[in-house]
Amino acid sequence: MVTKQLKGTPEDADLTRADSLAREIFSDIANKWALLIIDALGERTLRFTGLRAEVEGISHKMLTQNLRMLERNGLVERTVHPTVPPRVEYALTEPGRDLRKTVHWMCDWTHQHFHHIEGARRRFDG
Amino acid sequence: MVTKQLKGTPEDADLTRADSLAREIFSDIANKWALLIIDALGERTLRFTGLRAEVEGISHKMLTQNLRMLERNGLVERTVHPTVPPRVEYALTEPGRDLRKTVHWMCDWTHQHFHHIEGARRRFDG
DNA sequence: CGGTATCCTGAACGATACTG
DNA sequence: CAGTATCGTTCAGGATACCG
Repeated sequence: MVTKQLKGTPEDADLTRADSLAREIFSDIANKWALLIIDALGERTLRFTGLRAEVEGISHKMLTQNLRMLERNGLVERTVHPTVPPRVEYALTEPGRDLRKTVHWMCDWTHQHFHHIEGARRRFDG
Repeated sequence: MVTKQLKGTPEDADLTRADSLAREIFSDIANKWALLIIDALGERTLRFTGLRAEVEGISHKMLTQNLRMLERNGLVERTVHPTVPPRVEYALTEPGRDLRKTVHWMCDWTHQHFHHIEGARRRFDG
């Protein structure tokens, strides 16, 4: 679980470390842009500009920031072709593709409960 | 899919509406606090204060805000007992519990790829 | 083309105080 | 106890400009 912090007895040292790392990764990944980027990449290899076109509404800055973060966490692989002008390609790693399934489950969930959500909103707003 | 916007021919009107709603819901839910709250609630019914204790590090304000949002989207049910002092209970709805599975998949994913991630980070940071 | 750096604005957030 | 409101700060994030 991510929510609960274990108490720090020496024996738990590894567990707490794992736990806090899990929490850290969770905070990294559980954000709109990161998940949209992962979804957009899919099985393809995309260049920076192409990727930006795929992720509706993302800014240059947010894209670079999130790509660095995803690369750091080993979700995205970045390949630089030292040509002029430079050609940089992004693709999901195996764990990245794996996580992408989760994103899809979230999308499925949205569509599945579409009416429930619409109804709840109408009731709440009115 | 959530990333791509359909072009607005009249026939697609419902689809684009559904799509933009999906995107909206996605933006609502794909955030750290919302997911942590959903995870923390689990199968239980919790009161405001209890819930706050469960979600490590969340502020009073963030908790209320996110709870309102989750209620609005029909993920959380809020029950007020008109006593003094008031007793307000929160629980996941069926769609909410359903989405919670997704959160767990994300957690599982984290643990599964733990070493990969740690390695990637070391390589990236050094 | 892709990336970094700088600046600037508005939103997110925390702290605090007040109400039923 | 739970919730709203207000204020002040911090920080995310957009715009712009410049480098490889």
